[in-house]
Amino acid sequence: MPTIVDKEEKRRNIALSCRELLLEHGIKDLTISQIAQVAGVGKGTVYEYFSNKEDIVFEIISSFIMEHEKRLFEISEQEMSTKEKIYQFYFLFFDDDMYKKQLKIYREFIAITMTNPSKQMIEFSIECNSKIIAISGKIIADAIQKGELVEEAIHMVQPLAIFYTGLIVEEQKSALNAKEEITNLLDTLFILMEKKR
Amino acid sequence: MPTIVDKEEKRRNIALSCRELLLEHGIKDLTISQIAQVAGVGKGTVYEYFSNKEDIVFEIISSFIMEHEKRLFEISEQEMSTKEKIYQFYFLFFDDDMYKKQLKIYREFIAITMTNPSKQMIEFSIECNSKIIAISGKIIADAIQKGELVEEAIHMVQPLAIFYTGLIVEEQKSALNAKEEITNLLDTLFILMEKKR
Amino acid sequence: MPTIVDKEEKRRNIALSCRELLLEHGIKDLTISQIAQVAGVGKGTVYEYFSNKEDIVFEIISSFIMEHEKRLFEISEQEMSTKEKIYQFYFLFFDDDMYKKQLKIYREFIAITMTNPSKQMIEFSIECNSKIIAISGKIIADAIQKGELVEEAIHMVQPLAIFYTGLIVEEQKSALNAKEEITNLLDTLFILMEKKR
Amino acid sequence: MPTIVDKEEKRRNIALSCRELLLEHGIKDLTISQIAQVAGVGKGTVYEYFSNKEDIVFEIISSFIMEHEKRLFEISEQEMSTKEKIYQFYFLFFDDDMYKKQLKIYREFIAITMTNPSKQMIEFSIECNSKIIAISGKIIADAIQKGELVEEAIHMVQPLAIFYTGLIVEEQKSALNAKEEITNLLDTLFILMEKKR
DNA sequence: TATGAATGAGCATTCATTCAT
DNA sequence: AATGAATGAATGCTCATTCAT
Repeated sequence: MPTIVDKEEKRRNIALSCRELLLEHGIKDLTISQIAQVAGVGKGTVYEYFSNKEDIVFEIISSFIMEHEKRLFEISEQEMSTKEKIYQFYFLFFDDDMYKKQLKIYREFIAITMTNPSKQMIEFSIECNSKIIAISGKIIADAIQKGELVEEAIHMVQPLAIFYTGLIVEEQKSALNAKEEITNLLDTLFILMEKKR
Repeated sequence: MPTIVDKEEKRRNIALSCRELLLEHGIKDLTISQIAQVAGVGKGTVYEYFSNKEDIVFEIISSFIMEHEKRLFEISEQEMSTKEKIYQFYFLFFDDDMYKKQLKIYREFIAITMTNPSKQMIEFSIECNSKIIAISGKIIADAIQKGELVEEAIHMVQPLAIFYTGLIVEEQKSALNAKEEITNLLDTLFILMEKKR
Repeated sequence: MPTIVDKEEKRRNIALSCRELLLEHGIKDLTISQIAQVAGVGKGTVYEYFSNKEDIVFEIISSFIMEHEKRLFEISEQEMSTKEKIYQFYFLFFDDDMYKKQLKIYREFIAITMTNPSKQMIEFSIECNSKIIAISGKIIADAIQKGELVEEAIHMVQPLAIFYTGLIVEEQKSALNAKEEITNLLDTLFILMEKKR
Repeated sequence: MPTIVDKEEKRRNIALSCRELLLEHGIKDLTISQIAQVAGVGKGTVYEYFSNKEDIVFEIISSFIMEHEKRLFEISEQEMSTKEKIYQFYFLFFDDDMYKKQLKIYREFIAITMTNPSKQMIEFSIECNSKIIAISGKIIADAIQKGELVEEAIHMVQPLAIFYTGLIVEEQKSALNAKEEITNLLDTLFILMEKKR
């Protein structure tokens, strides 16, 4: 009786075993050969579980995003002021050194999506964004309900997400400091958006 | 004695003759051979006036940026309400079909800068941004002085530029409509920033 | 499971199939395309077995050297007078028309090593020399032991090898005849080195 | 009345002004543009005085050789033992740090001659050698006449020149020390060649 | 006599993907 | 199910030399 392997699990295992590899080499310099070697399988086998290189890179980045999302959610659930939550929310990617490498990969992913926009990539990218928007939207909506922010604040959720993308892109140029920019924007917005009582 | 050519002018001419070529092929698929052919010179001649492929691509994109900047400046000088100016300012790149192709090239340029951040590229990129910020900053500053906007509005100039970058990146995904996003953001900001009298 | 090939053997086969090609074109004008075509494989395949062009050229030259070395060794083992052996030993490369082409390639190799001295090349070059020295050293040592040559003769082994290199370089200028020069040197040395009884 | 320039003199001046340039860059990386610039003339002008790049490089190397030759001649004329003279003669190129750079250029010249043996180059190369042989021949001949060396010694002059070329080639590999090799060879030869009285 | 603008040939190398076994 | 051997397209850049002025 042949060993029945759980396709889904093996797929995940291969991807997981290559997280560090991706962080080290970046997307472009990651080769299928390396992946196969680190995962301890043949190159052909990789293609049994992933349709192409993009596919496996997605899987790995996806695992980063999921982690990130989880942390973001935790922030949104913590006991702290709305203001505090929002600052922490947007700081997360830039504050924690641990995420610096992941951000670098994510930035590379954005760049690739910009020049080779496969349907697959775009969908994945949209999905990532939606999650960010959902969580930050929740925080803002709560604040509005509590009467801490004016109702118009809800319209800032999507712009903030777009700003966030812009920040990821521009931050690399070192002409600006991400955390300062976030602070500047949020400080200003709070002055404008806080409900006068 | 040989004819002395105006190096600066010939450089510009070669670049100008390749604008369409760049718009058609994009940065990556533009070859030096094509450039030389279209410019009507030898490949070696191209390298007399440009140090490498990047250099000539910069020059062409630069000519796009300068035009764009000029249009932006014209908008800032027009006789119209501050609000109108700002909307037109941010619409420009997305409103006019003529700029769609240029935007595509600029997006590709951003993507390349993200993955191969040569000093040259980054500086060029920062310079482009500065110009946008300078002009939009002027519009906002005027509005504040006229008492149309609250003083905090000036802190929104840089965030708006970053938002703009984000918009250029995200717009391509077709999950959002750039003009709608701009409208949404500006509408909301104006409600928040307009001085109550 | 795919066919497992003997990497070492295939490597040798590719190199062997290109011996004539190298002799015809020389190192500089040998292209990877030609190699792949003559070897009957794709260009990429060549790079599966060799890390770069240098690598394959080494392999081929190495095969020439090994042959040469073998012949030299045979000479050293033959039944003939020490004098005869030594003359034949140094004549070999210049005497046999068959080796003319190989010498030309080897000369080109030396020239390349002189201007682009990669560690790899230098080591290979040193190794080649060592072999020559080992064999000729053996012949001389035997002659000394038999009392045919004075003891000082052993110190001539290394100088003779250096002289040999010089001869390979100078011979090409056609201002001198390699065999005559060898005869001249050896004749003189034998007069000086032969043990007076 | 137009300025009559001494063609020969201007030619020499251009060459002389580029000695340092050649020592710094080496033959291959020396460009006509650099030469023209350093000499303070136009590129076309360089070709008025030299037929090609080889030609000017010859001229410069020639000036090095002439200097070297002069030093060698001085050694041959000095008041010292024949033995001493010969050691100094062969040491000169390797002993003096000042000549290290020149030797490097000369080595490069040899390498180029080996792969692109233009008639011009070969002739020049032969000429260089002749000079060395003439001077060393003189020293040896004198010694023979004085009865210091056996008559056969005269046959070692040409071999020594070839050995010298070999040494220049091999020395670079750093597998041997030029001065040690010279000492070894000369020591041995003197034992063999000195006239027993 | 002096000049400098114009030229153009030529080649190594990588790696995702396939498919025969 | 697993594998790994084979593949091949595609492009920037240099610099000696010429010759019109």
